[in-house]
Amino acid sequence: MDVSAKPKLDDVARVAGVSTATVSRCLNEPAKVTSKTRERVLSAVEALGYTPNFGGRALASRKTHTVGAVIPTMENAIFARGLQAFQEALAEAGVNLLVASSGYDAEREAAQIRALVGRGADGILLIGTARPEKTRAFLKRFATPCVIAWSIGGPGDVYVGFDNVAAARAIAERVIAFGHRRIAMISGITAMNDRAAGRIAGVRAALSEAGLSPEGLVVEEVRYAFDEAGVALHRLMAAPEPPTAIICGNDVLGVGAIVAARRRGLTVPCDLSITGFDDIDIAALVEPGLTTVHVPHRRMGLAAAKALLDLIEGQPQDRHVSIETSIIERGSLGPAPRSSSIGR
Amino acid sequence: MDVSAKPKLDDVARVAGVSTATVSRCLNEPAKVTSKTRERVLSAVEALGYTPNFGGRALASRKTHTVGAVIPTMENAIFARGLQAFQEALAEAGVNLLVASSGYDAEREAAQIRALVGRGADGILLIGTARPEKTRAFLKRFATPCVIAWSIGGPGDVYVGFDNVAAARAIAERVIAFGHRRIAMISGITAMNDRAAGRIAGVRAALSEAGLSPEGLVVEEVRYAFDEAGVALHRLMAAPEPPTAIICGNDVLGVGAIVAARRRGLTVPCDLSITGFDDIDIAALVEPGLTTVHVPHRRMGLAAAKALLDLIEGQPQDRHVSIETSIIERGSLGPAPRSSSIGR
DNA sequence: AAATGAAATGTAAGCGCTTACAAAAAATCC
DNA sequence: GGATTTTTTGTAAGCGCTTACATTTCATTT
Repeated sequence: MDVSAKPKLDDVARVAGVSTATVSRCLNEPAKVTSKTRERVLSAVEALGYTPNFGGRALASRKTHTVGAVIPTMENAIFARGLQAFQEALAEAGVNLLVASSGYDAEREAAQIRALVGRGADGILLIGTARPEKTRAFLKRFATPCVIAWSIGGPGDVYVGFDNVAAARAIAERVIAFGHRRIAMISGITAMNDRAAGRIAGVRAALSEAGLSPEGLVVEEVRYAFDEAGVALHRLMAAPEPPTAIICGNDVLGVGAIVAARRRGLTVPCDLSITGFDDIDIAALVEPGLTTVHVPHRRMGLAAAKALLDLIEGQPQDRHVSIETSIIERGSLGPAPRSSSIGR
Repeated sequence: MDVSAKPKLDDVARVAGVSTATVSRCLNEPAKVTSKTRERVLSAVEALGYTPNFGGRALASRKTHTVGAVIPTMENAIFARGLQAFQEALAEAGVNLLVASSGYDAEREAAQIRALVGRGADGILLIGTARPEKTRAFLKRFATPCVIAWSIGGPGDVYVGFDNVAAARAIAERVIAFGHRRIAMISGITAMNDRAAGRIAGVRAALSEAGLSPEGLVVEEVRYAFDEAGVALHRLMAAPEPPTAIICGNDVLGVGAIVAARRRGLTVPCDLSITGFDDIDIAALVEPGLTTVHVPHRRMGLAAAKALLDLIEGQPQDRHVSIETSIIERGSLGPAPRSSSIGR
């Protein structure tokens, strides 16, 4: 026997002295096989170091026990915690996870979805709702089970998310309550990102409600990166009437802004208040701690996994899961300074 | 035509009025097909929304255009940058990446490797060298192309890594040069982690070389998490003769230690010096900046991808790539305090 | 002990694709 | 123009596995 060749089902069958069907059953539905033959087969499997070939199995059974997730980016920790929980819950159910990233690009997202479907993903996790009709149509056409996370989806969608508008509005209200009137935003890029857009809308809504002009809100759109936040902060503070509070679209931007403010000689929150969104690890590590919106990413990831698995099984379920967020006060948000001459 | 069913190669062939072989060639080796028929085929593909079935393809071609990576953890950023680069380089070559995590557990690593091989991964990336003989044997037996990263492997291995011992020794020498004599370490858990073990060995070597007792080095082994570093720091500083410098096994521990020190009322580096390892994002964000070993993760990831792809193609290549590290001074390492009464 | 039914096992037909080989068509040469 | 080479396309045999169905085995009943 050629030891270097991968053993196949046939080989196992021959060694165990049974048919291929029996070996297959032994591996997939052990109950349908006598304990005696099962033993023989399993020891043959062990002896040969047999590992079933995924392609063959997928082809024959039309099941891959694999789901895919297309996330915008792996570059920072935004999606890490939620995805980790998602993966853990899937693993529990014996399902594998394939992760792909789109770079916030609609074409790439579509391509990745196609690839995942081609790989036979039994279901797919997508982030947010912003995608072209074409992509939606593709998903619908092949009836691919699909769960949307991180956002509240439409009535036709299955989603496990949170209300970005309401959460942003809540933290903006908090900022306003601290007496801030000149408020600016450092946001993620809103193209193909409904979360970023929703958070801006939420802040505008809070301003409007407080009798402040929502159009007056200066928004810097940048990539989610520490240094980009710094550049944006410098631009904002160079204005003739710089803001006294900056609401950041997420914690990467928030932490970047805090660091940049400090390097600019500003004291947070005395001179300038800064808030974030997500409550990832580093929000608690910077000095001062970042006041932010806590998103229970793990809970969301677990719920998303459950929803997707149920959907694949065709079981009845909650098609709409809304996750509550909360505000964590850490110190980067404080009262508006009396004099507003800073930065002039 | 049933629109809900996934179109197959046959369907495309029928619509385009050619044979299945032509369609297949069109997709895989477009050069071998007239531009005229290629056009016809591609428009049929487009019209049907055809996506090749991965299982079928893998089965027939015995190639999956997929490689796997088993990394110890996805929970923190340690492997993120390198893996991202690895993935990008693979994508360039049209190869997909499957990521699995082992949680620093030998059994889980072995299981993940088997799963990846079963899925037909054309090759595998592993982190470090610490694994049982059984796992090695499995890899060797099925001649799975395999590259080791993050460490210097054995002569029989193909690796793209750096010398953890030398790098740790270098930064320890730097610490000693600053006058520190009471030095402690907060290390990752060394079981199944040759990088962590190597870094301790490097520090011991530097101590020894400087005429200090390597056995005297107090090492706290903890998981790579911010708060674990804090707990370890408190334990270290509670000793009758607390260290004046703490060398941390990586930046997660280093940053955690800086934050914990600050919360303990210690000024870094005046009261206590702290160093890290890796040079990830947050090392530059904490106050003071973390003095650390810079590891060119991206370069390592790219080189690892190249090595693995070459290995899969069977091309001659560098089997041993050694990546140079350097020390980045940021401020968390300073001269040893004159009086050493701190913490007593 | 023969008849009956249930449980265990075997047989063989694909799953959707690639690819060696054969056949046909087009391009080149004398 | 026919012979030869080159390029393009088609035919058909698997790749390794699952599973419907057929067959065998074995326990149970009469």
